[in-house]
Amino acid sequence: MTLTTSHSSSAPVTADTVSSAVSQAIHQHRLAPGTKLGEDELSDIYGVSRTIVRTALQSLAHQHIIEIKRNRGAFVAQPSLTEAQEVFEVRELLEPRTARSAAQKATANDVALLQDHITQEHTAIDAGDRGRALYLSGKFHVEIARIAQHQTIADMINVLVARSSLIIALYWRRESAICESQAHHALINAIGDNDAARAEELMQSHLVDLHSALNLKELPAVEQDLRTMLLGNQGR
Amino acid sequence: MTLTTSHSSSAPVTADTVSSAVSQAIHQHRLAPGTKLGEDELSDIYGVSRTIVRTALQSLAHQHIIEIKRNRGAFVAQPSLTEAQEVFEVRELLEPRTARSAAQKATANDVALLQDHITQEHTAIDAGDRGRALYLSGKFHVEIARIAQHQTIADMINVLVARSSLIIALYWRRESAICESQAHHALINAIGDNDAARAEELMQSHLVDLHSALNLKELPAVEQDLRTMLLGNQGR
DNA sequence: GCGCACATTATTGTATACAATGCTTGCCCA
DNA sequence: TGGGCAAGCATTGTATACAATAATGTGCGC
Repeated sequence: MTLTTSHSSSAPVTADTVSSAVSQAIHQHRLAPGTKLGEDELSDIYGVSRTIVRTALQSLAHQHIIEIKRNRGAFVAQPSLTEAQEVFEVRELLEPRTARSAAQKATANDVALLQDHITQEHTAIDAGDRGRALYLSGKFHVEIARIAQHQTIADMINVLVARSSLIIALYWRRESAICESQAHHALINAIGDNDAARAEELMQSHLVDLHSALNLKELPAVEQDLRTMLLGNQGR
Repeated sequence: MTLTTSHSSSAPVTADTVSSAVSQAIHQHRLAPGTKLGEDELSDIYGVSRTIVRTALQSLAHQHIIEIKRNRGAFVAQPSLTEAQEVFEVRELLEPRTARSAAQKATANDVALLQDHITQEHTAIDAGDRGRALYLSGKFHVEIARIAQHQTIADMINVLVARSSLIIALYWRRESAICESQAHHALINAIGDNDAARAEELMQSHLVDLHSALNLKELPAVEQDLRTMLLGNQGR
């Protein structure tokens, strides 16, 4: 729920600084869907004028991570059921082929980077930092697109992953366990072996798994609002 | 090359107004890749402050339609060879399936709308308004995504189509004829018949056709710059 | 005449002031 | 007591003023 200023360094605070800080906070579930992002509040936190903050917010709105309601302000997005379905459908269209391509192009160095990624993920889990683990597991997918050397898809997946994080915040089923790192591990192996077909298939089933771990049957908007109101940004 | 203010109506000019006006001008090849978009210039044209113009430009930059160089200004984007390849690869991943879905869901009314689209396209061609014809043929693809009732994909295709327009401006081969409307006509028929498999296949080959009508072998950035400089926005 | 340094100018980046909108609160009246 | 209306307040939208940067032009020295 807090927006840490994190690194103190003397680098000038740009719109991108603010934008990625907020994005990361949302991604890590430190900001719940529906939370109001006041402009004055943000400019205080980051020590810049509202001009910069507004630029950052517009950028996030373009990624569907927040929603800007005219004369009302910016709020962390609350993806609808339909939108949630759509996001995963698009991911299922883009990512398997991308994983295939990554498997074809991956170098030993790339694989090492992915391994490192998983390691960090485990570290975060052990430290009980569930938010950071979620963030890293998302970045894993972006990293694969980078290995596939496809900037356009990488950008798209970056956004889709962030949106997925919001979807998970809203629709994740309590019952379903987090068996993610297994799937990621299998993917690394396939990519390391340059086994394109297997990588594609694994990514496909991984996404289907994720998709089915969501409760996308109902949970109307009203109830969402009520819940966030009652639990005050940190429930769930 | 000119940015017409078009409709005079008394509606207030918002960032979206400016954004879509510029977007449409680019889409119609009235603004060539590389053209500088000065902030003062635009605020004069549309009678709003630079604040609004900047918001509009940021929006266009997010869509990769223009490029904002820090302290230098905004320029109509010049997609690289790699980017051009990537854009069409993504379209080939997204659009065939979307066409399939559209064929499954299309109503008689939808088909009529598509027909109307084609008619307008022909009218534009007959009137010699090549720019408008290009614009309409792009919107045709967006319309199919709308029929498929997939907002997320529709948004993506909208952007990809605009980027494609820039790619066409830079890489279109003089030799290749414009046999587009035939492909679109065939697609309408498949969709009207609710023939999902055929629609998917037709869209696939249509995109491959488009892709192969581009000269994506070479044509280095330097030459592009020089050319636009020397020919002043209307060559090619 | 050529090239480099410096002054000038034009344009973008940022902050702030003001306007407009919507929300809240408290009052009035039924 | 409860609903509705109005005034005040908080917040966002827009315009403008100022600062910083890059582009341009000028003059000097070689």
